[in-house]
Amino acid sequence: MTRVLVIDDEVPILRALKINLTARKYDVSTAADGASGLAAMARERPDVLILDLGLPDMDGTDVIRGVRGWSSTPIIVLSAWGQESQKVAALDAGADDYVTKPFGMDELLARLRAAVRRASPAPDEPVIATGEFTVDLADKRVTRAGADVRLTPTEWQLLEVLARNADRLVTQRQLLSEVWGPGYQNEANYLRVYMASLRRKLEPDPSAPRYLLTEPGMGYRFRP
Amino acid sequence: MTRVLVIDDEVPILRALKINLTARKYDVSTAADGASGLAAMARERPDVLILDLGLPDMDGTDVIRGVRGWSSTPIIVLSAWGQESQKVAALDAGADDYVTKPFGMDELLARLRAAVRRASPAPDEPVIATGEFTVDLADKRVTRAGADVRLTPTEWQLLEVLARNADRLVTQRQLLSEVWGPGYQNEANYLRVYMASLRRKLEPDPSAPRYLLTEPGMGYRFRP
DNA sequence: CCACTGCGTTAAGAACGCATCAAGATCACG
DNA sequence: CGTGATCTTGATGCGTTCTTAACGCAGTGG
Repeated sequence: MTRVLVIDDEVPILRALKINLTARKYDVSTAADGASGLAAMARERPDVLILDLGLPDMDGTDVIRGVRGWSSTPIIVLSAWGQESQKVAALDAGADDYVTKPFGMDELLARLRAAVRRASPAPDEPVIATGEFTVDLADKRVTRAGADVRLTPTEWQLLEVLARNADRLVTQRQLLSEVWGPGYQNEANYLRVYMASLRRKLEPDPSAPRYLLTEPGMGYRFRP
Repeated sequence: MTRVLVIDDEVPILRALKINLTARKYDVSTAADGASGLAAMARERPDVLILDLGLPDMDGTDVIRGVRGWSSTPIIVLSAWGQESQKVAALDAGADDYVTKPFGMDELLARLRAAVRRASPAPDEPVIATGEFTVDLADKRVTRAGADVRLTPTEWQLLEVLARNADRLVTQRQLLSEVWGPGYQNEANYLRVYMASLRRKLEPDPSAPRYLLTEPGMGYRFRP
């Protein structure tokens, strides 16, 4: 399901968007100001961002630049009628499109479809390499000794979270919540089962892991 | 120098665009109706097309479709104020952007820059070849053993998405969303039916696919 | 020295995903 | 308006993956 993040401080617009987009099978989350919007972008990695330029705490173009610094997620800007220069600045800051308020829902939906369609050739994501194997986030592919390693979906999700946080300690709660969902934070068993499976497929000596490390009592760490 | 083709039947607009764009170092050519516009597209292969929807001889969306049939050149549409449904139709037909008349030249220039920038990441439309068949993205044609393979529209769309992401895992969500639309992301059945059909037409041994691979639980991958 | 806790390992049934087939609905075309 | 192609939808069988529970082991603290 396509995930959309809406950053807007006007409650009626937020509600209207949420209702209409949800009805069209989009997965909608919201933020009411620029700061929490940027945080939500990093946390949720939506497929599209809909951004109102008139935010209380930040200039809209700064939000765009904040996002463009690390992500090429399509951005559709909402702006009040007549603010020509603002729109131009937004587009030049890296926005993909804009819609003038008041806008028709059909138009927004069409632009949304167009933005998602254009973005589909996925942006570049890094390849993380260890002495034993490599993890290609974009291709969703793991290679070891020249050959692809077959991972099950759950195995891959787990490895992906660890790889995206390479060298950082990832807590059990975070892993469980990101791979299985927020309701599974006590099922530490799952982690053991799947870490064992990953080690069996990736570590030279699964019983003495060199790359997928356990931090007792805390969580796990991926050391490339 | 960026080449722009303007298709518009209103002389004042045509003149204004020509002057302004030329001053900005664009290489501008013009056409006054849909038919000669399509001819000019094929002949001159501009980098961007600016298209007025209100042409005397053809419906604007038909012009767009005529172009999209063989080219992914960015299209910016000009339309009169208030013609919501027309804009939506234009965007869905494959237009990249639109500007409402009367428009400010600054705005048009910003959208022009944005369109060119988006397109610049090499819209390479190569011919992708495997040991068994070749896929020509530009001609929308698949050849196997020297002969054209007849694909239905849906089959082609599916193959095209996979081919554009060659070697990359494409998730079911992405495939469903790009081929059938954002509302179909749970209809994984469609994928199975059409992948089976593609394999029947393209794979030497459809039950042991070599090029159209299944990644269980995740999606599909096209390996040229 | 012994219970307790957290981690790794294994195994088995349940649940799920995929391929395939077939038939009804719908569309495009003459 | 009829016909053939294409798309949608449901059902079936099979293999894989997930979930769950049990057990062993090491470290820790009583």
